[in-house]
Amino acid sequence: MTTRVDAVAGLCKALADPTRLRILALLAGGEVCVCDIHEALALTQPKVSRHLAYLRRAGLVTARRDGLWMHYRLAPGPDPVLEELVASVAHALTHVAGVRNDAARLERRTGACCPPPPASGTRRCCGGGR
Amino acid sequence: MTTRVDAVAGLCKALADPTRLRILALLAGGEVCVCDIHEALALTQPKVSRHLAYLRRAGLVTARRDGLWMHYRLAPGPDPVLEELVASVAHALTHVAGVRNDAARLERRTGACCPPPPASGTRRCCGGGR
DNA sequence: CCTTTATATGCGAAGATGCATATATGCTAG
DNA sequence: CTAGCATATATGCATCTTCGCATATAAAGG
Repeated sequence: MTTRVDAVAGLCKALADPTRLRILALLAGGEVCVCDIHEALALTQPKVSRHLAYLRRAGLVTARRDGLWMHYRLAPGPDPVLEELVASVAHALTHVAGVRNDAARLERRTGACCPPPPASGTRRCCGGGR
Repeated sequence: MTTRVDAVAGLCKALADPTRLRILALLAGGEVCVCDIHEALALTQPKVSRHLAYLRRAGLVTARRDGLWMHYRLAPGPDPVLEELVASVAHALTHVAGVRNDAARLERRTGACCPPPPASGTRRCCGGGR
């Protein structure tokens, strides 16, 4: 209940960038390493790294080092309200064509280890919707 | 399905400001005129006007002129995905103490014409939560 | 120790945006 | 017609963000 308006605004700010949203959508499927993000999104490595650093500072993701690779995953929300919000955004992104392509490219690389099957089209997710 | 990542990012950007979030939360209760927003949020009028203009440009709200007063309300989403997202944010804001105070001040001014009764505290909204 | 691969960061420039002023427009009243 | 108020818009300043390039750190292996 100590959620503050500024916190919500700050979260939105962190989400207010296409690159970060695409990264977030990828991470919603589970832990992913930087190189895979870099490849799946077809972005330069420094760009990806930079946005990951931003998300880390914002407390949205956490990093885990595994030898050469750095794996990122969504951080457990410090605040249920904010966590719920992130989940909503992540869900909304599953409806975005570009993001699905990203996910598909990731699966092709990692061998579809983490994300659930696509189930072409007929996702009955957001209830009645509209 | 033509939702684009940029559109989502743009929406987040529009929401990435405490003032706009507070306005949004107020408008979630129904149509409100500028002067009431200005009073309820205890903000200078130009500031409110500017942010309303921002929200209008972003397509989040629509304006209706009624003599002297300008009434703003949430715009029907051009995109169900984005609309759902806005609803999620608006809902999250109901958990924020400061926003509740804003709403209370608005009710005191308008005589609680639009928003539903407060039902002190025990809103069973987001399921289990936490 | 040196090389390779992966990741992170400094730096400078360009662009966008927020805020707070000040100015213009439209309406109402006397 | 003029005065006064409320709303909306334009300007200036400061800040922030992003991006590309190059470079620095970290780890693994020969």
